[in-house]
Amino acid sequence: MARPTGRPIRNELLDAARLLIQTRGINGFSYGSLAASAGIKAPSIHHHFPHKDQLVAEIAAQYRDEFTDLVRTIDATSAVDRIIDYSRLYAETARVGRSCLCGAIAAEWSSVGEPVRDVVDAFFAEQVEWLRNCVVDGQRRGEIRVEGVDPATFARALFAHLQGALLLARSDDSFGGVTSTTRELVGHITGGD
Amino acid sequence: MARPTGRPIRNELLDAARLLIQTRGINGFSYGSLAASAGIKAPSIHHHFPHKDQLVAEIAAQYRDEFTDLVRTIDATSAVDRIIDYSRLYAETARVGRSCLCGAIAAEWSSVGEPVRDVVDAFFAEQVEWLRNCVVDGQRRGEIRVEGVDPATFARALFAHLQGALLLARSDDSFGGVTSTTRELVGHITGGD
DNA sequence: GTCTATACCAGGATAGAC
DNA sequence: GTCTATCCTGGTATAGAC
Repeated sequence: MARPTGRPIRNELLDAARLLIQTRGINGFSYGSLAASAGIKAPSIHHHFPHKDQLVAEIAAQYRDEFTDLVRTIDATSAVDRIIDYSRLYAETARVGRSCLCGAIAAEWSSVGEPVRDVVDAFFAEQVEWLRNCVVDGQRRGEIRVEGVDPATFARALFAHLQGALLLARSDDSFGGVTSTTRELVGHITGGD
Repeated sequence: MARPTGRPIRNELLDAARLLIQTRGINGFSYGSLAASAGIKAPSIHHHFPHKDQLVAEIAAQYRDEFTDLVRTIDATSAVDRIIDYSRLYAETARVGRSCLCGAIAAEWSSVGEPVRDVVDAFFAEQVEWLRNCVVDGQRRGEIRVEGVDPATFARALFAHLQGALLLARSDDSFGGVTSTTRELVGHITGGD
């Protein structure tokens, strides 16, 4: 593949490697395959990223930052709408045939080192916490029932559901309906007590 | 590792390989690692399973059969109780530090051949269908609301949630609470219309 | 910053002795 | 049915020329 000019090759490599991990998994991508996508020879990659695990750690950190920025753009007033908008981020990921980068890493947990694991752990915790805050806010606003709804547990269930949906979308295209299943789950906790 | 006598080495290999896949992933296990767990040399495995993909296909088929048998033992009268009991199968899997075999394969979809994919596809479809039947039955029995609950969508959401929970359990032990999140989701669709 | 050449190891697979 | 020896391939990594 030809290499577009004007853009640091380092960023090019980070993006190409991320795509490979999100489509083939941690062990399914190699310096060889990355070299092929980036239009460079495999040993040249070592000049930018001496060790594979450093490359993966940097990709994970960048993914976490960029996803956080994406989530920050969600500005609906309604808490329920914010949750639906959040699910759209996953629907879009599934639509373009990618998995969640951190989900992919979690699936091959034993293949990564501590630095990578720490980033993924933090990412998961942040996402669940963001969802929990949505639920709490929805309860405060009267959109979501207070009785019978535990914000922390429901947030974990929602997040697990999104991760699972992305996992299943790999084998079943029809699972792209992440937003519809999210609506199904959230629809049942709305309304007054 | 020493090899217990009296049991066909073939079954021994199938079990050891399944454990390896469920803990290290498809690409994380090799004939070498399997040989080490089974107390045999790597080339000897080829006598029982000439090609790795055949071995994986057989493991997947066996897993599907055994899981189906397990699900068949769920005999609670209440549909909600059956769903909770079903979630316990996943909770137990997480507890012993394993992932769902088919979930692990889905995560490394590009690393397996068509025969394996067909088995995993069938497994997922069967499980979602089983859950859907539970929801429909619950509605018929008056346990689960009819209005606003789409059995197919809710079943897919439930199943995705279970798969996601198992995925997340790999990085976060506290995610073992698969049953509590299942209760949280199912609790909101119960009661009359 | 990228290349060629190369070292080294691991994985899957086969041949043939025992 | 299991072993040793061996082949081939691919993956990570380094050295050193350009």
